[in-house]
Amino acid sequence: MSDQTAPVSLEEFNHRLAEISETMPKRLRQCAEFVAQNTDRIAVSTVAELSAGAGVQPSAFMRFCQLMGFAGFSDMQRMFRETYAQKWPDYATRLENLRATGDDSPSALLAEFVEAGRLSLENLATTVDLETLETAVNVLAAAPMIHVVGFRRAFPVASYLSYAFEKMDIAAVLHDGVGNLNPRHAIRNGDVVIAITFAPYSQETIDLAAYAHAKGNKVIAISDAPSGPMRKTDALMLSVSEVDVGAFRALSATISLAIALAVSVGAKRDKLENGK
Amino acid sequence: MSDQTAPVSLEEFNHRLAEISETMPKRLRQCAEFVAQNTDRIAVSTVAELSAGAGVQPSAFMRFCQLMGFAGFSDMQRMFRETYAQKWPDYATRLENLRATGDDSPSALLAEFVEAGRLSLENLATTVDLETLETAVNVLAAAPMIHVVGFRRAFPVASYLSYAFEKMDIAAVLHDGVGNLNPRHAIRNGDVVIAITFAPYSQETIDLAAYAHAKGNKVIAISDAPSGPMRKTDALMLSVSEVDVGAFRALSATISLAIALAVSVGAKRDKLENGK
DNA sequence: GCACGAATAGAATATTTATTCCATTAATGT
DNA sequence: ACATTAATGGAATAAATATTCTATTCGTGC
Repeated sequence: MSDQTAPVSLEEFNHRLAEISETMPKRLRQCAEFVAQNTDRIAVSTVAELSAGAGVQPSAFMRFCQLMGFAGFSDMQRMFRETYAQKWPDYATRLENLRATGDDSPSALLAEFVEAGRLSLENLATTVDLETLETAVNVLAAAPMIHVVGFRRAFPVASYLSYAFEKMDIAAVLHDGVGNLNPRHAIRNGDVVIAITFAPYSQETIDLAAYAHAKGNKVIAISDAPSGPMRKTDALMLSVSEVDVGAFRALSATISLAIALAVSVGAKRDKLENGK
Repeated sequence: MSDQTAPVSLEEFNHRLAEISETMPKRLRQCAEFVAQNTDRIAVSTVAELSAGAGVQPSAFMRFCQLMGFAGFSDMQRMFRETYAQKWPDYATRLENLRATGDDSPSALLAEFVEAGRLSLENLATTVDLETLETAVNVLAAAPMIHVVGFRRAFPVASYLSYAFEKMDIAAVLHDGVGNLNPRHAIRNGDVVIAITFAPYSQETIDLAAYAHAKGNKVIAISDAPSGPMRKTDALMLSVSEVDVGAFRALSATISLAIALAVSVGAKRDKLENGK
């Protein structure tokens, strides 16, 4: 059997995994991928659980372990159990450790952003206007084309929305301002605009929303306060408040809202099509 | 049998342990003491190992588990394994239920994304490699120019990083692929590349990273598994695993890591300048 | 010192979990 | 298209591990 010396550390393990996963047959590669993504579970799971997670038979997982250079699963698991102790502390403890390392050290900052993100998410869950969200989904599901606009801080959200729509084969355009071409005339009857902007609100976004509104198109706004300048465009307003860390925000809540919106639209469209 | 409700969290467990260990007979107290000191080993050890560690017979350890309110050792171990694994297995079944009941209402989906985001953030806090993060910050703080690249799902992260750098007056270029211009020759000596990519890894990102590496530039990778294709570029690897909701991810953890990285670099630069 | 109940050790058993084996299927080269 | 080899799935087997049971020991009150 391939008794290359078995990896004895996580680094060696990962290295070897990367090295050979290229040349593995299908099922074995499934194992490799699942393991790469769930390395932490190896220490506490059974072959049955892991192989199920990877979508293969236990025997396939077994062969994977051997290809990695171990005698079998137990042998591989032993390695992970030995290095387990360090990763053990739970979230609360770990966060404290991160914070304790000094004020503007990277880890302290990360801790802040993680905590801010969690708070923002909790806040989102309790404050979001479900009725508006539902309406927005219906409107978007019926739209022949969706236009997404958002600049500066809102741009990542806009681009992720566009990515999600594309992945679900939904017609959507990202108005990204490249070359200042401003293709506003691409907005046709019935199209819907998703405008994303936060204080200080960027003029281009407001302008596009206003333009669409004037033409009689529906506008959905994602913003940080229900009373922003989007008010005038009569938009369906989805407001999200993010917790700041200094001058920056982590966008966790906004992106979560956006992706939930997109996936809901996809689900709704499926339903409409199958219903016909 | 003593069927007090079994502890379901670490806090409850510790509480109960403190409560009853006073009144235990000798051997059982040995168990209690050993467990208090080695709580982290419970998830990855056998009764035989633990009882040997405590200096008692397996059957004694068994009785200890029952006194703690569990049905047996396996039952107790399950609790520890679950809290360690971040309840991710739990989460997978929950998603299946969601799909089974056909509940893809916007509010249910949003709730899922919020929950997934929270889990991802917690996971980030407990798994991030602080040493690598610190090194990455130092490398970036010293770079004359930072190149950021990331496509498709990684693009929102890349663009947010660029936004943050710009806001802090740090020289950075976003390689966004507009017009397929591919300005790889803008990478000069000493410049650093931040490459962001997730499975399925996009070739353009890998290529740019490889190009930079070949030229002798340092590469920092943000990816979803420590073994991806970036391994070959000798990159400083920051790996983040996000919890999926169906085929989508909320990016909460990745964006949080990215922004923490950017702000840390900004802080470090300030310090360097003022130090002069 | 004796009787009684609680506590314990150790072996016996039940259960779970890993591992191997082989028939079947897919891939590869001729 | 055929032969040959590699890969796979699933059931059978082996090993490890948890759990229970019982005889024995230990401690306590009388």
